[in-house]
Amino acid sequence: MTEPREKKPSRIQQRNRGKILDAALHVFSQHGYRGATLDQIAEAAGISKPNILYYFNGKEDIHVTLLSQLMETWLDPLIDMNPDGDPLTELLGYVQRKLDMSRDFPRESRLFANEILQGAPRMSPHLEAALKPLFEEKCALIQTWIDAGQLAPVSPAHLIFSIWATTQHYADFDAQVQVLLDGPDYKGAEEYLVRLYTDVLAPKS
Amino acid sequence: MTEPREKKPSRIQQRNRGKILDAALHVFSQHGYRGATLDQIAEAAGISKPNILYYFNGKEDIHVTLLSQLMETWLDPLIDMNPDGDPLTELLGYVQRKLDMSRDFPRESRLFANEILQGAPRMSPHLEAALKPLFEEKCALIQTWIDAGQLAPVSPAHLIFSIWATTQHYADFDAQVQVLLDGPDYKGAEEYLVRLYTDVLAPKS
DNA sequence: TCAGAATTTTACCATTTGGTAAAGTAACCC
DNA sequence: GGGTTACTTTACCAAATGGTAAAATTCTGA
Repeated sequence: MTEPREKKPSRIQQRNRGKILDAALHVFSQHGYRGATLDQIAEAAGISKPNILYYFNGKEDIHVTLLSQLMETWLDPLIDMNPDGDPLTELLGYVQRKLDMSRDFPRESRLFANEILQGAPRMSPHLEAALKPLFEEKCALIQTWIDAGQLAPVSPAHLIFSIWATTQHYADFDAQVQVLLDGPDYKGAEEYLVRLYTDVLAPKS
Repeated sequence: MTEPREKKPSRIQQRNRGKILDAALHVFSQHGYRGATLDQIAEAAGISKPNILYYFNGKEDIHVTLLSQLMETWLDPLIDMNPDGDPLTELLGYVQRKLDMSRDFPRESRLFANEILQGAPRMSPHLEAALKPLFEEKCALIQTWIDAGQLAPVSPAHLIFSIWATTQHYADFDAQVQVLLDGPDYKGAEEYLVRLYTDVLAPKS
């Protein structure tokens, strides 16, 4: 066994693996998988390259570990959408949580965006296995709300896409937003998005 | 002068530069700047690597050329928004043109997304010089429409962001959309987005 | 305290990558 | 046709990159 993490990870293991993953998140989210180098990650983590390879089986192993961890964080806000709550409140809450994540975890958002942009080569299994069932479940839920007349009739799938797009935009396209607004404006974004989704979702007459 | 394109480009020049740029668009849009290699571009173009370096000064030169060309294409739909037209019609037309571009030029969209995602290192001058003035002009235009009571009062800047985000999503996150919808659905996207922006922009009472 | 396990460092290596020099081939113009 | 210019190929190279072997060091529990 050259694998040090078969059994219980020691204190040192946890600390160093954590440092490496944090550094890798930083580098991968900025340059994408192929653009990131182990040397960059090593320097950002303050750990030598061979030492990094003591904790992970290789570059890809680090990336995959990161993506797996990310998937959970990523799905949480959607999972939290409560079937028994008020539909409009639940959807606006989801928008709010996604926007908060863009503000608080922009690196995670960009890591994800990078992976999807490049065709999700290391993530499509996860998308199929974890995201898709949840997506379909929530689409069905939204459809029942629509059928019950509690929401205006719009395509649940495209509604979710637009929520993802509009909220993640502030993390993924931050460089552009910075240039155009001379700084971030999450307050303005929140106000606008609440308005946008309230208007389209409120049932008409 | 080792630069062959100082004067009028010959037929061969135009053809080969075109082939190289097309191949480079393909590769850069898929892997990002640092993830793309000259060998990949050479193979995709059907031109040997040294020959590519006869036409361009280096990898960065190709990338910059591509981004400059792209900027024009990219701004066109926004430029076409007519101050003298009907506000809602103009904005919905803009949404439509952007969505068409996502469908017809997904590689261009992803090239742009890659560059912004990585902090726009080679593009922020262009953003400042070309995009920002246009953005501010159109924000002002939308504001006059709002002030005239022809549109509901929403932040013009965030409105434009959301139009970008929702339309480009279908090109940039295509891999995800494919998984979740089992194929593209530009028809559904169009219908949804028209609805979304009609509802938020129509002046109330 | 001390043997064995866990961790870290040093010294490498093979491949890939952006790029160049120079010789060869094709095109053009008189 | 021949000289000049434009283009293409061949043969390289230095640096960067992912990864390894093995020695050296630090930790840990009996």
